[in-house]
Amino acid sequence: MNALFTTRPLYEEVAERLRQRIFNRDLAPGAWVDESVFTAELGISRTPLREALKVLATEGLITMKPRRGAYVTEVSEQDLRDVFELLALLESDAAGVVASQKNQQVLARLDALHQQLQASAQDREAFFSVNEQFHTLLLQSAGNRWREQTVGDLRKVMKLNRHHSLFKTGRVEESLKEHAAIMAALHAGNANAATQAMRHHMMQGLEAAA
Amino acid sequence: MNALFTTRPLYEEVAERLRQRIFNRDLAPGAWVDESVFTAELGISRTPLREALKVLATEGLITMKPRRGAYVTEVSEQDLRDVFELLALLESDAAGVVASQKNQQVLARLDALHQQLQASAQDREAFFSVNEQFHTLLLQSAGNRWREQTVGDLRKVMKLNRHHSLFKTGRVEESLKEHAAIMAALHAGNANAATQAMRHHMMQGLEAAA
DNA sequence: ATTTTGCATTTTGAATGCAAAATTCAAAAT
DNA sequence: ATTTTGAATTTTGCATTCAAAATGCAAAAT
Repeated sequence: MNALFTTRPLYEEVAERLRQRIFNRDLAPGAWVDESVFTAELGISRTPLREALKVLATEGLITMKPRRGAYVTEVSEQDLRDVFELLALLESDAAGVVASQKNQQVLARLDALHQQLQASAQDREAFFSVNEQFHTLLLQSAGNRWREQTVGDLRKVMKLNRHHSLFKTGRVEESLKEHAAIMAALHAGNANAATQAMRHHMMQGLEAAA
Repeated sequence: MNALFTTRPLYEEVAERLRQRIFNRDLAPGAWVDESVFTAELGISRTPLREALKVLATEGLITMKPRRGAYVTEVSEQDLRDVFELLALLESDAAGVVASQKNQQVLARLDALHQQLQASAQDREAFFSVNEQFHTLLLQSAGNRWREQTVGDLRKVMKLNRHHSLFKTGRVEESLKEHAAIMAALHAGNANAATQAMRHHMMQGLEAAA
């Protein structure tokens, strides 16, 4: 039944599948994770499932109530704003770091993605994807694996309510301009400008507070 | 053996004890966590221990090698600097937030701790403790539970290498002055000044890069 | 009719057992 | 002497089993 070269531990596989189902809203926030249902569904025993649940709990995706079971974390709009605030802080700072580095190879790769972004202005899917690649590459280039880990975890929490009315839509044009401003600051090696440009970019994507 | 009303799940208890042993260097970085040894020592079975290990792994304290077992994470000096950089960023920003709030109750409590800090300038232990309380209260006052969680996790990683080679010592006088500057900015409601003062304070505590 | 009490069922928490993979160590071959 | 191979041991990964706690429901008492 299993793949022959199952290089990954089973609990990681299970954790990943649970993440997917949570992000797809197949498991809605507040939903109870019935152990017996999932073990039957995945054809595994409870042990790896419970290990996976504990991993997801420390990631913030699952809330465990002692003797009551595991529930998909419910995040309030305030939670989302709080998380986004941290993401903006961390990514803005990362932009400043990359600007200081003045690494031409990195800048070239960011330029390439920036151009791809412009090219895919019509295709919403592609735009989203390339945009994410851009942010990810910038983050990686800042060279702080702890920041990458932190941002990764926070993004997972954001994903819990992606379809929420927290983000503006249809601002492709503005977004491209903001990206251009970021690239300009990076090329100029101006850390402060890059930080500000990224902060501005991220904050623009957010709807005004309720 | 166990307390009669053991309200906490066992794996949490185990996780906490492992954290203590790691922070006490009883378990040195790189050390292998022999499951059978610990289950025997704690008088428990492998299941809760393994669950605890997975929690610690996502916290960054334990590194799990598939089919090889669990090891206490080894952090390089660069890792520590990276983590500290994030802590400085997050706590500085928190100071800015608190300054904007202009919450007199919070400021009064911070003032009280600041005075306690001055009073315990001779007692190294007390100074350390009060200083930590100050930073913790400031963080809580910023009112972003995700930041608290993140800072908490990062601080755990910092604790992995308590050998103070990274930090300057015997700068109680300077530290007090910096704290005073932070308080002044907070009282002035000047977010930018508070952020800068906190950043300066934290960076001063760090030795120059190798 | 409503509340309370006790039993049955469900579900979580922990322990044990079993199989597969990795390490170790010794013996044999080059 | 060095390397290689293979069996024995150790250790991890997962499944199963057992125990304890919580929930739900029904019956009895007020």
